[in-house]
Amino acid sequence: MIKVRFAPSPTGYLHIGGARTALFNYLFAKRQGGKFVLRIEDTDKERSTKESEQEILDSLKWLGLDWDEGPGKSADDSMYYQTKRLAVYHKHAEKLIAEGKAYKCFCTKEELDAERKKAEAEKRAFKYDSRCSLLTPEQVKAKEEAGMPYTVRLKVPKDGEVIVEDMIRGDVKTANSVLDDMIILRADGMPIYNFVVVVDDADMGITHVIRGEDHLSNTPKQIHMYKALGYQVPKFAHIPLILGRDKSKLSKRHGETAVLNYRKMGYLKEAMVNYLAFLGWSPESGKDIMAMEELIAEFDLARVHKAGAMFDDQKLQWMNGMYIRKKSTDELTDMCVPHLIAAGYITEAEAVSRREYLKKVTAVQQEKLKLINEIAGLSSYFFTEEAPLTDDAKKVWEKNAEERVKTLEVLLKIIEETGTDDKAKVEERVRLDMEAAGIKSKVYMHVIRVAVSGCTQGPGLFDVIELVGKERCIKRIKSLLAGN
RNA sequence: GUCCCCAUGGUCAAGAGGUUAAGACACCGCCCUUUCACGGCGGUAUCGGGAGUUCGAUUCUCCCUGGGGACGCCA
Repeated sequence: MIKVRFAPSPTGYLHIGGARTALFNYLFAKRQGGKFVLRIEDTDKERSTKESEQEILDSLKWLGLDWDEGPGKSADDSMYYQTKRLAVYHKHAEKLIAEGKAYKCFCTKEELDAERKKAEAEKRAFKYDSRCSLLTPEQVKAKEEAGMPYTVRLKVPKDGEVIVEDMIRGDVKTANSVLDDMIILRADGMPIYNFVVVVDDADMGITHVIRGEDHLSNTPKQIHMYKALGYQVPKFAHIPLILGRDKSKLSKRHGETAVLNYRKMGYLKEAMVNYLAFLGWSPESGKDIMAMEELIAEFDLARVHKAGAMFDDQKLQWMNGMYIRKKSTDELTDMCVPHLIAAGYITEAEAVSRREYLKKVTAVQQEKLKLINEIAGLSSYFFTEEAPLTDDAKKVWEKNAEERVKTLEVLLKIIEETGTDDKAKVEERVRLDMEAAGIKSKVYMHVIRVAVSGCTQGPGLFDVIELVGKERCIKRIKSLLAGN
């Protein structure tokens, strides 16, 4: 049984890169009929928070990346929180010490920091010299009895090499001589990532470790860990990093990286998933718009790229527009309403009482939207009494100085007589009467649009007239005529 | 600095020794159209450099260059 996991540390929100890693794990698991596990790596007690954890869970749920095992999936969650498994790690550490595969190190943080600094100044790589592994049992005992704090380090071979067999990168060889004896237990007894990740992955029966390329250089150490513990080494797949505009690892300084904020900005989860899947992977079919089900059906680690991929929100926006167009009017209205409320155009109560009207507005704007939150800006004149002319609209108004008064007079008469509810009828009369008045369509269409909406662009003109309504149309036309 | 990874248009990318080097986004035209958007058609633009291997390299090897990542008692 294939089993993969996503193992975030709850020290912040779920960012784009993490979401993409989770997605690849999810797609691989589903494609292979395996299981997707969520594990919370909270051994950094300084920075871990419950709020971060909740945000990560919410983010994954929003994207539809539900886990088969993990928090909330069984009566006993303790397996999926590392701080709840401390006893397990200690037992493993003790066993390693007893077997002579690990040892207690009494070097202090200060000593090591000083050495690291010195090495840096001398422009050479710092590597712990394993001196505490040379301590005799008596010396260790004496130091312990003296109450000296210690960390526990894993003994790593000094010669030979480790090979990471990576499903994406092939065999990656590392000389053991560049590795040092890594700390597995801190002085306060808390275990270190490189240790717990191995213990947990082994205990959970993780078969494939799919993670960002930034972990590739940790992998040789982890392989030594697996071997020391007597575990089978899983398969690894290191996926390329997501890059910012300057080609460095995507981070806050490149802009918004919190997944949940993309929802706030008006992105659809379908677009997010689709776009993220295409960062570092492409389907053999060559399709570009793919729903989750299709992604699962086609996902293949062998087709994952090696090079990092730049995050480009232009394409994401295009995709978002495509998915917005696929939404039903009801669903889209649900998504637009909060933005209209936030803009102050409607109240919570009106969101319900004026539902039909809101659906009509949404329907006529559907094909224009790239982001949900654009709904307010594009629809302002449907919710305000006045519709002052934009700069572009003023130009149109001025450009048609000859015909504008006549146009509006004809329009006013039509609306006063037929109202605005029957848009087909309004359109028919506008065409007939304008022609009779000798005004060309290029002219009256633009003038009318500017008059009733204040804008030069928007939905179909007769849709706009219908939704603005008789009363406001007349008011806006008269006000323009008066100002002229 | 040391180790590791990577290298096709502006971006995402297809490509597996012989191709007119796909496609998508973006951009520019044209068409459709009352505007915008959608859609359609067309266009601009890519194999980092140098050695090999080969009849033939974008594709294989090496070097260089460039970019990135990792070097914590963070994860």
